[in-house]
Amino acid sequence: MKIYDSSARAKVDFEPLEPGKVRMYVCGPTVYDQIHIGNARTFLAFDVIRRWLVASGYEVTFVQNLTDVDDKIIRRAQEQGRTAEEVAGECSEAFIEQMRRFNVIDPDIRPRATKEIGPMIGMIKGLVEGGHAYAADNGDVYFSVRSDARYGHVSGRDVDSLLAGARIEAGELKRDPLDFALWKAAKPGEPTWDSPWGPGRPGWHSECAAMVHRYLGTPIDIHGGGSDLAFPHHENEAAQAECCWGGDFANHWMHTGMLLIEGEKMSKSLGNFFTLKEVLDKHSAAALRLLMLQTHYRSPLDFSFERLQGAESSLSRIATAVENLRWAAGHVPQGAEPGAQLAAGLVAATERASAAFEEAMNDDFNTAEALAAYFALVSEANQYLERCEGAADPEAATACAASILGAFAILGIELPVRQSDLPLALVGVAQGLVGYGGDDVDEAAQAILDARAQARAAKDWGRADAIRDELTALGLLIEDTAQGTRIRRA
RNA sequence: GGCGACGUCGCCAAGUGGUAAGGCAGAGGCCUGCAAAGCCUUUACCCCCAGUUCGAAUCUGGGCGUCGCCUCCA
Repeated sequence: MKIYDSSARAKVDFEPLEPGKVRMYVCGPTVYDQIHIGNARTFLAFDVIRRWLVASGYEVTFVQNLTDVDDKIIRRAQEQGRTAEEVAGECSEAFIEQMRRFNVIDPDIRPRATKEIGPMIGMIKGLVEGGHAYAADNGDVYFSVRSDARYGHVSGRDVDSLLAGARIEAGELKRDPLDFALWKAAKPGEPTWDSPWGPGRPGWHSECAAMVHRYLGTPIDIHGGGSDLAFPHHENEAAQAECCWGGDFANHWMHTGMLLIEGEKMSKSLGNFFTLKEVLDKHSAAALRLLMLQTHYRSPLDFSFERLQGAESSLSRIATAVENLRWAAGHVPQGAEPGAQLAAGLVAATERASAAFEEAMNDDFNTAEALAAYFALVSEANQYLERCEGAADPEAATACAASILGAFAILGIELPVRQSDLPLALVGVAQGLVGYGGDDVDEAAQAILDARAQARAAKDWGRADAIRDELTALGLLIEDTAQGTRIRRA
């Protein structure tokens, strides 16, 4: 398996530090609002990466934090006249709910920054004692970037070139413009915790470093996040961890491309965002996942509702193919002899798709190419159903359908395969339509189909269509296929 | 200004040396009583220029354009 290590700026062979086990950490959201679909894109990418690692036989420990203390939360709370704790708690629950709706698997451990203050203080203390950090007169504690010879290796920057953009904000007491806050002295109205430097709260970069160390131990195999976190967040996390505990912080860094709206980065500060909730209120999680996974995770992804609609169409096509395969497998006409050569072709196509899928996923999680392999299989399956003239090989068709479902399941995409069971209301319709007297749904369906078949045989198209219209009103379709007529959910 | 990425069919997008996957949309046709589902056909000199090479979308140089990071951001 190859992965792209954004710190090494190259695809590398992935070997876990401990054979068979993968420890990964992905920076979670700052909980001050609903997350937007840009955030969701990153979490989706790592969800799929995790699923593939698991499918490949690795034992994965996945940790994702919740940043529940931060300037933005405090500001939002003040705006709404509530406590920061209330805002963070509510947004945390909303985040978890939306991620589950998006079919993202819960992390194994989801630490909250506010519950990890002790370990953070411990780490900062270690840095101060080691000469990598210093307390200012106002109670702030800063990390001394110049004390870290490796600073810059995560994001590929050179310390001197960073100077141009660095500055000291009013009220900060840094010795060097490059330094960053590990601990922020308390200001009025803010949540605070006691520390050796007085009351205050941790800086963002310190939270993740401490949580990674506590729950996974350093170095970890994979540290992930959006590409906008590479600098300064990840750089600063790594600097602290490496100066505090020595060695590497993360063996590999992985960064996702940004989600764009009309060519521009979606972000709350630009105001051009859609929340995950509002998108999932209108579209399926499967469609949004498909849309996103049709672009490689490292590339920028241009989002639009037109594309999302297109993804819905794609899903429907694939789901229909699965339904058709299953239907054909279960409805081979009496005495029909499935063509062995055609069936062998379908089996071979299924194996080809499966192998291509695996190869693409192993090449830095190339979901776009992996999906293409299965779109190709759908096309071959449809051709098979066309050519087998009603006599499908049940085994080959079933295996093909299972392979398609399985591949999409690995990507966390639940295909909208319509249920084959028919609604009870069919009995009532049969009573009204053909005077059916029993109470069995399948019998009722058969009675309706028989009546329609009679009407069609008599070329009474009006009656045949009236019967179909009755079922359409129930959300059912009558379709005439090579294997016969069927009723299914629309 | 510094660093990085990208520019492939109407839209999206894979493909990093051997004459261009796939999805969506459009057009025509087939099947069908009509539908539905599906099948077939159909549109790419891979931003421009120059170079390396037997051969480049893929490598090198230049140009034009777009985006990201450098400040909170997934």
